[in-house]
Amino acid sequence: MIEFFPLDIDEIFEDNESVIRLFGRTINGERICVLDYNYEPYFLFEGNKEDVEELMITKEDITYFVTKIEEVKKKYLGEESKFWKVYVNNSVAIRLLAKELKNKGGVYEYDIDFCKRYLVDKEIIPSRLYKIDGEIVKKVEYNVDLVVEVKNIEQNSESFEKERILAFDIETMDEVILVISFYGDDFKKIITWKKVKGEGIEVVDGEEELIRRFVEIINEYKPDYLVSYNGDNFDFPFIFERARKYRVDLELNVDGSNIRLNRNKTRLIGVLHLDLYKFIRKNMAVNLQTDVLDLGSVANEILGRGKKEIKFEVVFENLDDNIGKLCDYCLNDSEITYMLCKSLLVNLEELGKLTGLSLFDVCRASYGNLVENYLMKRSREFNEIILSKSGYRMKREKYEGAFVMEPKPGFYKNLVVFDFLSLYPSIIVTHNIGLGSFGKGKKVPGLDYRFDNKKKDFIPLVIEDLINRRRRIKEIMKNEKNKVLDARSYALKTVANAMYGMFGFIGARWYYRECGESITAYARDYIKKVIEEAKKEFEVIYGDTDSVVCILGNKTKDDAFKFLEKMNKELPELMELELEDFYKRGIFVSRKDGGGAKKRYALINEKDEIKIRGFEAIRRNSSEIAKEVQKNILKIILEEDDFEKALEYVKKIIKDVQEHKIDINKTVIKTQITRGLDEYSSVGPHVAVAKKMILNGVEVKPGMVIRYVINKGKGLIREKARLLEESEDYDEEYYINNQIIPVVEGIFEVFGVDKEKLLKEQKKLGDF
DNA sequence: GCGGACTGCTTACCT
DNA sequence: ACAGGTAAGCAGTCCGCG
Repeated sequence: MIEFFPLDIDEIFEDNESVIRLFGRTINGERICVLDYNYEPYFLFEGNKEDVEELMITKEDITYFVTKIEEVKKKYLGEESKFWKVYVNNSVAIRLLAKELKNKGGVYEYDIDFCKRYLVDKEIIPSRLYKIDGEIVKKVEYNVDLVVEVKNIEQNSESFEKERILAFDIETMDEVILVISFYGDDFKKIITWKKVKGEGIEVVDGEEELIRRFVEIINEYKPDYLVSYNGDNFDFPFIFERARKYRVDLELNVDGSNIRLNRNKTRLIGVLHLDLYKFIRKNMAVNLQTDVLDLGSVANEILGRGKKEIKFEVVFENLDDNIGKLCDYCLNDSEITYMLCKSLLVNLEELGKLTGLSLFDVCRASYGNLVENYLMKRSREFNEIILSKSGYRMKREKYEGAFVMEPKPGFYKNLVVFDFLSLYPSIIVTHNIGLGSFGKGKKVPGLDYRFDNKKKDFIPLVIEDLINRRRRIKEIMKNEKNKVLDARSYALKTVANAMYGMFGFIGARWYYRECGESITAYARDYIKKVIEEAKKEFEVIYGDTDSVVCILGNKTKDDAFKFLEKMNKELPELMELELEDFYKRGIFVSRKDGGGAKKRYALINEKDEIKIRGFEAIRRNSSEIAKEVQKNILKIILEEDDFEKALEYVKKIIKDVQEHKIDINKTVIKTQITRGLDEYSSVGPHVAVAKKMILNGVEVKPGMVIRYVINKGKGLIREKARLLEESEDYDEEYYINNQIIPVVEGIFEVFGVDKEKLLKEQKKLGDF
């Protein structure tokens, strides 16, 4: 008997049969590969047995056929009935044979990745401990300590903790790799082929040798996790390209084979390549302050420490003298990546344990992947059929979303904000919104849909479980903070919150527009009711989706708590309104075209913390100078309640802009390119600049942020837009009239300083 | 051919 | 490729004027 932690899984074919391989580490720290020859591929069929029995296809000399048929009872959307479990000779046969049966009855569970299928059926969660019985076999080509042919696999509960981590980074110039560095547990390494003296720097003969060493070091170190920052799209494709030039084999797979380059992910068999940039971008970014996701900014925010910066132009100009600096820089990047991994690992692990995905997949999983995998995993215990993906062929239908109350513009004092705790998940559970309960039962407010609340449906039950688990964790954490529990709570929240979006996402297995539509209908109903009730006590200023902003007026804080208590008594058990905070002051502004502006306000609480929403001050595509001015006037107004001081401040800044005293860096406007440049039907300034960059031989890809300055000149704005590096001076009129005035006028308007008054001020200053 | 009013595209935000 | 709701800047277009 062996105890081991499976970390990675794949499938190989031996004699045309599917074999599952699990890679991981034993409890004693040995690297292990577990082979399972006994797992049989299958799909489900509802129809005549005769239609299945003789099923067979031959394609390119390979025959695909049925090996066995069993009758099973399964639930389809909560209704139990009989299905044929059709076993086939290998995993490729699943789709091929299922397709043949499509017009003869119902086919199910034919589009599930074979490895995922295995993990679900065997109830294996990567990184947990398992006991196995089996025979040790020899596989010389495998870079592992032992290979076992498994007979029986059984769950234990412990989690993998002694992971071996190795982070790496490369530095390149003119399409050549100069330096590679590694940082691991008590391990540091810098390799370069440039002549350099320095402690711990290994100098090799050339780039080819550098790549060979890269492979050797990883294979010697035997990491469980090989960590990069954007390795999928930069480091690995680069290394791959250079290795091809020298015909160097990248034998990094644990089974001795070469790694294959995939278009957008690099997978090493048996070693988990964790691309932290992917994880940050797809998962963590929404919770970060920074909107730039480069290693430095992210490390700064998450680790509280920045990274070393160097001037590449200077280094590259005189490489021989500066190669030492580049080596240092490279190692520092690996170190930061390693530290980042240490810090994020608990989140990756908790998401992995919850959803059953390997950390390789967790790193790259969208919210949709996470929630869907979680449902696939849970479907087994409910004996529910895993629905198939079909949505991509359907047309997406939009439906009505949240309610947003138009605010009354003004400057207010003594505010209180209430909001619902996990509104959408709690609605799903309370009103049993699922695919199996749809049809008859209680009517959805404002819609002609009904959901039966008698028998709890699969998805509501699963979410209820998520909510309850999270509540218990929060309860425990009231007494003591705990990193693991915190990450678990994050994972539970992330999956629960993504469930609503999944109902409306056409590509999801459990896509069901009516469910999404009903959730938002209930949400509108609830928030409107709270607003109505609140109006009886306070003046309600604003509301968005699940929150309500009120003026306390002549009421006390105690009254606010009493109102909260009263509401929670009336609300269904799982639904809960919370008192988010009290605010000393707050400002709500008008829209440019009249009426109150939704999703744009600023509040200050009693700890003097300012909360700005929607304003240019927090938008990327405004210039720093405009953002700074807006932030500062909001600060003066909210903290000191002194709009005249704010006005004086703006006048001073406008004067500075007029006199070109502003640092040109603060006039940069950053706008993202979101598609191929010829796909734009409207050419804005950022697109015009990007087009010029292409002409200069710079590669522009979707996702890239263009940084430009508006220069003096004639014509359209895009004709005056230039890259920062190509700008000598800014157009003061543009920055005053199009950047500064627009972001402050709405705020001053609240204090009765109208646009004309502001423009007059500006003219006077212009004359000056 | 020109300028103002309006429309639609685009980005980046809010919940 | 989880959802819908929203503000605002700029380009593009339409229309009247003469």
